[in-house]
Amino acid sequence: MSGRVDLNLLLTLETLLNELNVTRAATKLNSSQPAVSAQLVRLRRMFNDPLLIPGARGMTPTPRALELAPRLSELLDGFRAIVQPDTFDPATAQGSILIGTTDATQCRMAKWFGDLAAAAPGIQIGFVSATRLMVPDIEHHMASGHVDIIISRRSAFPDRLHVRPLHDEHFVAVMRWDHPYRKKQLTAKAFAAMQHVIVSPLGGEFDDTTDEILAGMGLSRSTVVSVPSFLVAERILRSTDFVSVFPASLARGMTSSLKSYPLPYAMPKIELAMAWHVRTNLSPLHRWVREQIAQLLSSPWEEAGGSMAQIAW
DNA sequence: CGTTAATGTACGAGAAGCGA
DNA sequence: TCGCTTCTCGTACATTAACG
Repeated sequence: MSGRVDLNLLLTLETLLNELNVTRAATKLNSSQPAVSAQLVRLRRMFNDPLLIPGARGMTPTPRALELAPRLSELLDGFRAIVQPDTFDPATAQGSILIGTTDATQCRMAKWFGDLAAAAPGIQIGFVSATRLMVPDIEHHMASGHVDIIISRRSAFPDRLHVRPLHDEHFVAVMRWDHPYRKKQLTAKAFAAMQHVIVSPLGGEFDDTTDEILAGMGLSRSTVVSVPSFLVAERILRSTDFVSVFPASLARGMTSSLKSYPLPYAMPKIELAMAWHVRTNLSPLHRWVREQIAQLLSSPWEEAGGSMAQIAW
């Protein structure tokens, strides 16, 4: 590589790595496709690597290109922050943020959107299906812009992502309000004897931590249905004598239809956290949205209405 | 270092051929 | 008639050449 670096070439490389297509990259860069192709030739000379291998439909990044991508984004974001100093104003900001999380967390964020629309009318929030995050390479999905923020258990995040802890999530047993089980405390034996709804955000799982713990106690349970959504589980619970395990913070918002019991076994808490990629780390828009989310979700008991004493147990 | 035009490569859809 | 294979053609996209 020569001593002089053309920053415009790096911008082209960043766009090429995002688009994996010279024609689309050229459109985004307001340039012509042959011009971008020529820039790619110069980039290949600069890095002494093919960077992007042409295929029948678009380009495939080399390992060197994949290694460069996050570092390049961070570097260029730094330059953008210098060129466009801290002028972020939510009232005039434009942009969209894609968030991957469970519907339980989506529900907990629901009350935020009214405030968001008033304070930042140009910002759109989209939720990404959990199935899109199943692929092992979460980092790649974040690098390519398929998702900007993931809210999940902290242990799920690769080391290279930026992570901000939110709160510790506890779990409760939930059943319909007029469920025939009326004792004050739920015993492990009674819990295991009931029919269960499992919420498996990725879908299709019939065993989870609860089954492992019950097995350790010499108990087993009967799971009738596994659904990917807490809202669907709640609808099922309302019309059956089934029981399920919900995040306590979600169950608190469903007290009109469901009653909650402390779990009759020691369920480990989940450390809920928010993760993002270096690509968006320095973006003022993303930083502002992340701060809003952190404020919203940093406490497990932020729902209006008061204290734990009001919970139905 | 940009543009336009020409060229090369690969894929997909549809037609044609062929055997069971 | 059906299913499979092969061929042709259109399309999409990257690269190269020529020129300013």
